[in-house]
Amino acid sequence: MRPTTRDLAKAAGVSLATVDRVLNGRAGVRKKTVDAVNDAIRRIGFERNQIAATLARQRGYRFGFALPRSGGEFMEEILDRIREFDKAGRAEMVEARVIHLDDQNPHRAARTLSRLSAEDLDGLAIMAPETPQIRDAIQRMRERGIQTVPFVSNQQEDGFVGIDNRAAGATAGRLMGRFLGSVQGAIVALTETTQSRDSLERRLGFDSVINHEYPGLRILPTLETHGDPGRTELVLRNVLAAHDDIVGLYLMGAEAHTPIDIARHLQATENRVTIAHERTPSTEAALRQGDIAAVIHQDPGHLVRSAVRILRAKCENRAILASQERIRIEILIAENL
Amino acid sequence: MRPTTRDLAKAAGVSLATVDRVLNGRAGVRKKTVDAVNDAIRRIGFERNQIAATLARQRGYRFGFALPRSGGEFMEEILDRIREFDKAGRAEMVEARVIHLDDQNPHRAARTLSRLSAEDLDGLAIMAPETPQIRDAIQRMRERGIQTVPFVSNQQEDGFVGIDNRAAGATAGRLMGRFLGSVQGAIVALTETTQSRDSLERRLGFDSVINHEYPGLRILPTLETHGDPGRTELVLRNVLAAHDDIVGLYLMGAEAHTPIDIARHLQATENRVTIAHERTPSTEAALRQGDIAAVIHQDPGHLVRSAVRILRAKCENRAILASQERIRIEILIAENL
DNA sequence: AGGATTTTGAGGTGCGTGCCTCAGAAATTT
DNA sequence: AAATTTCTGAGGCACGCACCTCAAAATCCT
Repeated sequence: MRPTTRDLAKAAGVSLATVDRVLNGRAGVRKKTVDAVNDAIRRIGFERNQIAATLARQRGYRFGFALPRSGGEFMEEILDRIREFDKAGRAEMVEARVIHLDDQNPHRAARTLSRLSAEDLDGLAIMAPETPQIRDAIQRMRERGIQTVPFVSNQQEDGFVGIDNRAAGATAGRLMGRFLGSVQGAIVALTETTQSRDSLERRLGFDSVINHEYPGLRILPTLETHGDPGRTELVLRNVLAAHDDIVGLYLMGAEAHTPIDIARHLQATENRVTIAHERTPSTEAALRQGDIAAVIHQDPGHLVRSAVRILRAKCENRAILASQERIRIEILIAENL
Repeated sequence: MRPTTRDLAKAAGVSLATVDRVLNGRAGVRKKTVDAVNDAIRRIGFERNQIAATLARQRGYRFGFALPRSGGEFMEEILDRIREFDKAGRAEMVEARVIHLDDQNPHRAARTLSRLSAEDLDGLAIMAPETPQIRDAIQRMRERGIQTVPFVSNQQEDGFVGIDNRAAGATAGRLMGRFLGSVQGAIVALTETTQSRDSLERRLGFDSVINHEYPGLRILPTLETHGDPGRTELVLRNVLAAHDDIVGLYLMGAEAHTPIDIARHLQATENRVTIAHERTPSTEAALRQGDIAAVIHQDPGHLVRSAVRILRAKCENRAILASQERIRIEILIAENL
């Protein structure tokens, strides 16, 4: 039988009340006594029964995902997974909800965050740009006792939930190189905005592989769509007209829907190797039809569950299983969808 | 607040005792009453609080993994994940242990299974060949009230935990074709034994892609190693001597360690495309060194956790999140390790 | 209708922990 | 030494459910 708090109290030579005070970090216990309890914990191998603990706490866990209001297909996938998790989690007394942040106005986003209280939230996974206001708001949330973890969009902290975008870019680069084989020519790189750290890092990784290992390939300057179909069509038309040796397309942004549609319409993918990011209905269909060769993906379900596990571990002051929380850079082709 | 059994009793117009009888499938309740309770469950949206239930049950969950005693590096990975899970699961009152099966003697394996009692096991994930004895033993286990799920090695049931090996073979085939580009020639396919369903299916998938879409490539008859280094070296030497146009190697078995070592020693991988299965220390090192081009992988941690989730859902008579339980066919290259 | 049988209700206990109160003990200060 | 202040112990209630007992009610059979 596993040792209980009762056993622990006996082993430490203190009462249940004191054990409770130490375990839950309440004030008013002499250091000597705290040490004695911690000693006993190690000695008898006590481990708090989380099942009983959550039941007794009355209140399970309530986690939030702070996400930009506007999102494309990939964001929809994430939202679906959050809802799915919330539904399945109710039996285990964990809830997950979405908190929309204004992605145009960091100031308002920060205010939204600062309104969150520890009363109705135990932890928050945050996808937001790194402005000073937001950084401050997050810091204050922490001080209020809300656990946080950066989500998908890179905040370069450790404990970040998401893929290493540099490695993802390198993966795309390697596939591009191998798929092209001995073919030589130019590669178009397209993204929504070069301002985002994600795009930057992907491009860095992509470049490092292509430039070092495939001297017959050269990557053109990154084109920006700003999420606008008109502009996407314009820049694609221009680049196709300007270069007659384009052999590959690298769609770096998270929202490949529009670029794929337009590229197909312009017949830009024919006889070229196209690689995109994130599995969505659009990229999946394009893979099946052979319009694109591969998709670099991060599993949204895994992202969501991982974020929750990390937040929960923080709440319970536990360690996490690092191996389980490393988000894989997945390579998808038509055959392993 | 979520409805409790008390609310359910009131809504159904019965007592707590009857609610308990219905919820836990105990005998001695009229069909009419059972229906009334189930009706009320749907009406008020009752959902059993699993936290409280497991606590009250006293005994958490005890799951087992029935695995062959002899295993290579990939099996070691799985064992590590099981141990890891067991350690982390204790706080949630779930245990996981390994039950070794004699893989040479199905009769003894069946006996091992038949000795397991529902007293000390709630569910079992089984990796075993499909012999009549074992099939019977599994059937009897089920009748004794132990939940089961086929594990990794294909038992072609639904609810099977593992990848679709035909698709995995097709994935390998597509990568082989794309990586070779316009290169033409012969491909060596190597496995431990062609008797295993896994190998068969992988070969089928591999063939279907290569034969239909890469007419310049031809796949040689599958070579068998029987797990023996000497034999591996022999068949590899022979095939290399017999054909001067070998451009690719497909290592279909789960144990790529020996084949990779020997292929490297024979310089068989140089200027050829090699694809193997399962990430292990060996295949990982070979990827980094460029000896092999890609690894088709299934995540052992995911396999273990998925098996446990499925078994648990069966124990609790719940539905599972299918999306979460589909084991992905992962493609690994040096850049996304 | 009567007895035998099946079905239901009322109530209790316990799981391991969180959280609360209050009195008494121990350490510290005056 | 007395008066504070700081720690500690004993105890109880609660969480939502499983599991148990025993008697009462409903249904069945002859």
